[in-house]
Amino acid sequence: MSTNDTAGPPRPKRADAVRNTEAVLAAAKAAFAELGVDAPMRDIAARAGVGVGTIYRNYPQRSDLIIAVFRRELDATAAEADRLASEYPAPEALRRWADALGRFVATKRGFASALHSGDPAYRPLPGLFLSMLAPRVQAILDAGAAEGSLRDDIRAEDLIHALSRLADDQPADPDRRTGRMSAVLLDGLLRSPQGERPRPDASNP
Amino acid sequence: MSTNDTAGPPRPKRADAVRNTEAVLAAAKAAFAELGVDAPMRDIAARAGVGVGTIYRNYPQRSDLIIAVFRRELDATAAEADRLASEYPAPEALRRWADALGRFVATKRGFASALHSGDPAYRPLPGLFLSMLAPRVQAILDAGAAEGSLRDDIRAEDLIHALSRLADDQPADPDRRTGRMSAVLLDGLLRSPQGERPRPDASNP
DNA sequence: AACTATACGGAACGGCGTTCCGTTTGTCAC
DNA sequence: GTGACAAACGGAACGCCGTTCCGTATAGTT
Repeated sequence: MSTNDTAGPPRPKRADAVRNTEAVLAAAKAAFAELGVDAPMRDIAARAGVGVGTIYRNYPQRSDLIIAVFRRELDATAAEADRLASEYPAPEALRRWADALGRFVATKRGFASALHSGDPAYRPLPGLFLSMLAPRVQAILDAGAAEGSLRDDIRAEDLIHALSRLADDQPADPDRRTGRMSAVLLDGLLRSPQGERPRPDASNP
Repeated sequence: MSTNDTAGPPRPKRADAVRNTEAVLAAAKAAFAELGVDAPMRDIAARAGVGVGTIYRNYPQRSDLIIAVFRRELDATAAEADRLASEYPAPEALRRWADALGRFVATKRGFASALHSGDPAYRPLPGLFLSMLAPRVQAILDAGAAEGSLRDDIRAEDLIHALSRLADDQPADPDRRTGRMSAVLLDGLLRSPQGERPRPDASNP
């Protein structure tokens, strides 16, 4: 190895640029954890010992920075879906995965709000989020539908949307109440063993 | 009637002040409908033909303005809970009320986001929202629990929180998908007629 | 050592919420 | 009608923010 071990034509990146990119990433991670994903750019820049211009050069969109910070954990959450799907029957796999998603969202203050905000600064987020998670979750849903343990009229995208909304709760959440509501939602997805969901009454004027 | 037909000591309000208060309310209603509850103050002021200072004098907190605009409809939604509770068995009453809440939230762009944002500008909102709705919904839940048709371990506050989160969806929502997820959540609240919720499997390593 | 593409920092711009105060105006006493 | 005063007004001003832009500094090369 001498000059360039990945691509051919373009110049290798400057050493200071690489250092700064890493510093920004670390600073953003800290700022996001402390202040949420809408932490002020100037704050992140100061933590990284860098001007704001430097952040924007490496991460032209705010969402690029968010994605860079969380990609690793997002990948893990996605992989978890596959792992659970192979180890548990669909309903239990889904329950456990919902827990994992809940933990992810709950520790990323403001992430879910950004996800659902519609704010143009966060536009690419929902698409990426769903594209990483939905296929794996859909597989669980399909398996459950095939064996009759889960209803078959709910799409993974909508379920993930709903779960991430329910999980995005304010600070400490002492009683794990958000987890409870996610569990209730998942109960609503179950089919009883007889193959029909319970509907004790059906008044309909 | 001559000087003052409501209270004794203080001066009656000036006529222009009354006019302006009404104009601001109407302008805010229009702006909220068009731009969401975070519509710029200057925009609202301009619509009302008024300076921003005038808005802040009548509504010192942004949340005061929001409450003033939506109070009537919020009252109606709360009253609807009582009406439905007296007309339908608990599960159906709950379903119908969730629909009503969904319609309320869906037509108030940004209202639910504000409700759950944690932003200090909206701090009083959640308390008021819950204090108006929770008691009536709790009555339905209690009735359902008493007759065994609903599970008894979910509090109205948490349910309302969850429903308002699920209902807050982006623009047109062509397929009524948010309504679907709310329905799934409510299904999860049901107890089957035998008095036990279905739990087809219970793997637990 | 000189050169140049690359990257840097932070001033500058526009938009926002909110505050503040000099000015206007409704109301009442006369 | 006229004057005076409290009430209310409007919008400039302040501080915070995201984002852009460009003169300056420098890593890497020759």
